[in-house]
Amino acid sequence: MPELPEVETTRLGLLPRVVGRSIRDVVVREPRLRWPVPRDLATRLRGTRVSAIRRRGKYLLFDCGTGHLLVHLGMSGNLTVVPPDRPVRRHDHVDLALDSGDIVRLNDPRRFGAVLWVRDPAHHALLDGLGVEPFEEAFDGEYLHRASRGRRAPVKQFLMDSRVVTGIGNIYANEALFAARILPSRAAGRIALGRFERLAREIRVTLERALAAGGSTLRDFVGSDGAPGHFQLEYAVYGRQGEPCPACGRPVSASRHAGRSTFHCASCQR
DNA sequence: AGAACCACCTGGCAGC
DNA sequence: TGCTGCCAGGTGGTTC
Repeated sequence: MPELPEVETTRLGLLPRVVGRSIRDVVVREPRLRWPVPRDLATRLRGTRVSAIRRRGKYLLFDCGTGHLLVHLGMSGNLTVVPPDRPVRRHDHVDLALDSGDIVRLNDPRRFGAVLWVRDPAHHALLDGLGVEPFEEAFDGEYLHRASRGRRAPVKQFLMDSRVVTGIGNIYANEALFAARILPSRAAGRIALGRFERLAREIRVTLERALAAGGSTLRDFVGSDGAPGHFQLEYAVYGRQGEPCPACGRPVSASRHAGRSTFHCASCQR
């Protein structure tokens, strides 16, 4: 589910309801997420005030007193703000009860998500190997060009490598490569600077458009207010095999790379 | 160092 | 209708 636009949509929705609030209680119904939810999470969080919610790649960091609550939504996670009387549903694994009465609730059917306590985000194994943010100044065609030299893997895999650039998953890699007219299977190390400059621009444009649409909802993503995104209606190629390419009208091709579905227009992308 | 593959989970859907 | 197999937005770990 969630790539950068979905995680950011979640973050922006949480901000007004959560920042400045104190955590009154924590309920962990199912600790078996990607890693076990720490047993002492409630002890750590109870009584602390959330001073900020930040995003690093696809991770959310709630700044709380002496440390940080780290949340990853995995493939199927949602964080929503619900009223205290909202009935608990299947896969509602973790609740943060706020002093406002609101509950921040994590629902994650596949349990690939994570809820962890992080003392020092600058020196945390999950965070310190991450590459640049797509909206940072350091992210540009020159950066991609430099980072890709010597890489023979397909450029699509290169874009999805979080040590290179964070936040781009399978959907937005496919869409940005179409927008930049680059073949997903092309070896990353064999792409010229000029094409990477266009790609860097198209990545930003694609992510911004998705963010403006509240992200993509294929099955189960909802923002913090429970509303789905609608960027899936604007896909040029993702999931559209056999349908006409929006640029040239020829059918969109489907293939697989590194176990992930890949979509491209054989006529527009080189 | 880089790349290929597996693992972790549930649920929805196509096909029989 | 039910069963089986396959697929899905991620990513750390292992192996070559």
